[in-house]
Amino acid sequence: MSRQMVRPGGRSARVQASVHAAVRELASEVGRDALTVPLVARRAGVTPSTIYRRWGDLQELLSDVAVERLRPDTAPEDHGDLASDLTAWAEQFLDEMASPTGRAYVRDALLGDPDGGNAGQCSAYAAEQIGILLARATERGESTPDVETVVDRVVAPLMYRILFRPDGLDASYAGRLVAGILGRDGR
Amino acid sequence: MSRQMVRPGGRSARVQASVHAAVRELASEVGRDALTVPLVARRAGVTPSTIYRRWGDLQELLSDVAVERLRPDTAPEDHGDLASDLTAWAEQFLDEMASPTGRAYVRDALLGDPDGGNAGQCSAYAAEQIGILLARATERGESTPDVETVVDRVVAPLMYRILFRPDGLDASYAGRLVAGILGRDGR
DNA sequence: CATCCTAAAGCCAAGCATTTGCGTCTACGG
DNA sequence: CCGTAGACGCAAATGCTTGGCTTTAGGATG
Repeated sequence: MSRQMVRPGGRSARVQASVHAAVRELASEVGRDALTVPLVARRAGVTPSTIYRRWGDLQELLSDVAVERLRPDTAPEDHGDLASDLTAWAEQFLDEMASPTGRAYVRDALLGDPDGGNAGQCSAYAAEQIGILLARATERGESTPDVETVVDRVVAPLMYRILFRPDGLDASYAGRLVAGILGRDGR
Repeated sequence: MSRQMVRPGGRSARVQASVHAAVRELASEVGRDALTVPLVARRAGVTPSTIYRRWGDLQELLSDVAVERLRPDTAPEDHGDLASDLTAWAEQFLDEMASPTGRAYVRDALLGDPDGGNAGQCSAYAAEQIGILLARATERGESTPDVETVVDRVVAPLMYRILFRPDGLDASYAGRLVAGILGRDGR
């Protein structure tokens, strides 16, 4: 799990917020690769040892920030039927994740993550969004595959190619994956 | 691409070999997390600045070593038909990659890989092995899906779950993925 | 409301890792 | 066999990381 299970108010919370903010600001000012713990600490108005103690190292801190930025801020749009919903969602997912900055976030999230909690969180975000789409479809009376199937057939191929083969990805690929799962059956 | 496109003989090659060997030895002696550049350099009989200049940092070096160890050393076994071949291959793949050390290698390969060349190499290894299985099946007269389909439907889900949801993976999951792709059609 | 208790932050210094400039050497090409 | 460019060793300077100890802020208790 993220280390951020601290007391929800008070100084700890302020420190965390200011450190996270410092990371985001500096990342856009000097570039992600130029970040260092002392640099972030200075901007956040905190001593480096505070960061080392709470996060362990720069990678774990970046991982936490990345997960935060990968959290969907809004429920997926409703397009009236499952095929359109899923296609639109997959295209947007690909769009966000395949961009250089998106890939950097995904990599950061995976990277500084000894116990796998942050990566699991990312996966849970996607599963949650898909769950919403499927629930909507069920309410409409459409027959739907289950979440795990959509993860295997849509999310996993997208993420695999984003991570391992960043070339030659476009929106039509996302569309084909969705068509493949809805075309014949739900399996 | 890997930085190892150096002059194929002579001192450069010797340095690379001895550094790679030092990483492997030390990783098994003191553990992967205890590796540092100076430590590796001493064991390799090289100065740290040589490693920094050639590889940039520890992560890129580990990435190179990881890719090397992820290269399949042998063609997949022949079980007589495509279903058995693919199932056996997928189970072995899962077994190797889902182990703690396998996951560490995959993560290292992805991690210290600015240009994506090393990750692409890993993916190419898997595709190559699958290509062999499919070519065999075609020779036997079986009808086969194409490599990209197998990557999407078998490799990607396995890798996605290894990276993002390390829990609850077992050999039967690999089997189900293969069954899903061969069951009805090749799509 | 005053007081205590504890987790978290600050501070400082020692220990390493990383970077960099410069001189030297070794492999490859003529 | 010689010239040259790339790669390595060396060492100094810089900056990151860690551990011990002290201080502070927040929550809990009476």
